[in-house]
Amino acid sequence: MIAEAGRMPEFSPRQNVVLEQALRLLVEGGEKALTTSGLARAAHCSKESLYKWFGDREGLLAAMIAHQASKVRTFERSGERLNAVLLREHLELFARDLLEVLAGDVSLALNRLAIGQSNRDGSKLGKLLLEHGRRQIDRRAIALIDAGKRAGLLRFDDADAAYHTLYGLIVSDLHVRMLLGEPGLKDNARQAQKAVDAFLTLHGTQKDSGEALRAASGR
Amino acid sequence: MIAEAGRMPEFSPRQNVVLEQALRLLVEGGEKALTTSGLARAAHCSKESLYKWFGDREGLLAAMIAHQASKVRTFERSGERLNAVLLREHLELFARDLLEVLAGDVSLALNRLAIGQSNRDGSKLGKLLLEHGRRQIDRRAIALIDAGKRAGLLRFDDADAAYHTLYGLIVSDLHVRMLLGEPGLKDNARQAQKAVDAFLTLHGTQKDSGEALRAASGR
DNA sequence: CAATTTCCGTACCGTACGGTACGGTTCGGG
DNA sequence: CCCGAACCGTACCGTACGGTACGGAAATTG
Repeated sequence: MIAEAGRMPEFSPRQNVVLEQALRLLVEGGEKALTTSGLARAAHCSKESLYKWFGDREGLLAAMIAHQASKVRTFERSGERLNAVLLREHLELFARDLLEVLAGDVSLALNRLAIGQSNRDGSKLGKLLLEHGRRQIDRRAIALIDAGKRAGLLRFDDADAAYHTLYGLIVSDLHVRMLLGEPGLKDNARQAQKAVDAFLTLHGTQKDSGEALRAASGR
Repeated sequence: MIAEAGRMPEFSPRQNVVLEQALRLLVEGGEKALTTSGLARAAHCSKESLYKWFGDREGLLAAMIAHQASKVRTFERSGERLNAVLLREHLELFARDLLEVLAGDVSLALNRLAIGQSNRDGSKLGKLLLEHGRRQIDRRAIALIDAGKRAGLLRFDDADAAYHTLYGLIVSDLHVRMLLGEPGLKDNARQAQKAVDAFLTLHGTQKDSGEALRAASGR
C-alpha cells in the first residue's frame, strides 16, 4: 500500500487508449463483442500485452470501470450561501446530471456488464461499479442537502434516507427499464423539476410552490 | 392466432418441470450455468427434445420468463369500499409485495439474464420481461390509486405519474443495487411504511400523519 | 551503434459451447 | 400385440473463446 490512496493505479496513455477501445467495443456490441482477440485487433496491440497489463479478463473489466470513473470527476463547489431559489436550482441540476449520467451509453453498458457477471463472480465487479461510479455523485448530493439543512431550508432526520428519497423520486424504475433496453425519457429536465418539487414538498421548510418559485426566478 | 389470446402457449407438465430445472440452474449459477447440455443432464431429458420444444436457446429463455410469469398471478379484489385506513393498508401491502418480488431469487436471476442480453439481441428479452413480469403488478397498483382517487382520498392529475412516484419512493435504487449483488433491506416493512407515508404526504387529501393512523388502527 | 527491453502479429492449444444425428427405449392407440 | 411416435442418452461437429508461445520489429538505453 502506498500512502496516496484513492488514485493509485491510473494507467499509461497507451493503456488508456486500449481501455477506450474496450469501452467502444462493449458499448457497440455488448459483452459478447468484448473478446481479447477482438480488443487486440481493434486497439492494434497484442493479446500478450493485454494479459501483461491487466492480468486476465476480469482485470481488464475492472480496469475499464476504473478508467471510466476517472473520467467523471464531480466538482463540489459548496462555497456560496444557499437560499431557497439556489437550493432548488442546485437540486434540479443534480437531478438532470444524474438522469443524463444514468442514460449514458457507457454507463448502461458497464452496468449491464457488471450485472451480467454479478451472480457468478461473487459480485466483485458490482461492488467496484457501485463504489467507483456512485460514491462521487452520492457525496455531491448528500453535501448539497446537508447544506440545505444547515441553511434551514430542508428538514429531515437522516440525510442518507432523505437522499434515497430524492434518488427514487428522480429515477423511479427508469434505470432498470433502460438497462432492459427501453429508451430514456423525452424530457429529463421536466422529470427533474417534478422530482425536486416533490422532494421539497416532503422535506422543504417553506411552503412556496415550485411554479411560483420558477416564475419569480424568471424561467 | 387462436381466439383465446393471452394464455395460449402454456407448456406441458413435462416441459414445466424442465423449465423449473432451468430456473434452478440459472438462479444457482447464473447465465453461464444455464447450458443446453447442463439443462438436459439436470432435467433428465435430451438436448434434441429441448430444441424441439423451445426452438433455440433464446426460445428457451423466453419460455422461462413466460413460465415464471404464469406462476405469479396477482389477485385484484377491488370490491370493498375504501377509507383512509384501508387505503394505507393496501398501499403498504403493495409496497411490501413489490419489495419481496423484486428481491426474489428467480426475479433477480431473470432480470440479470435479460439485462445481460439486452444490448445484443435488440432487447427482445427485456421487452418480454417488462411486459410479462411488470404489467400485472403495475395494473394492481394503478387500480388501487385510482380507487383512492375516486374515494376522494388521493389527489393527482396523472395516475401513471403518481404510480411512478410511488414506485420510486418504495424502491429507490434498491433494485439496481440488488442486481449488482448487494444484499436487500433488513426490514422491507419499515421501508414500505416510509414510502407510503411520503406518498400520502404528496398525494393524500387528509392531513393525518402515518403515526397517528397506525396508532388508531392498533399497530 | 549495439544491447536490451517492450511490443506486435500470428499461430497455437485446450476447452466448452450451441446445435445436430442416431441407435435404443418407452408408451399409447388401433 | 404390434406399430409408430415421442423421447432419452450419447456421440459428434464446427466454432469461438481465454490464455500461452514465439519470432521479428521497434523503441529505449548506455
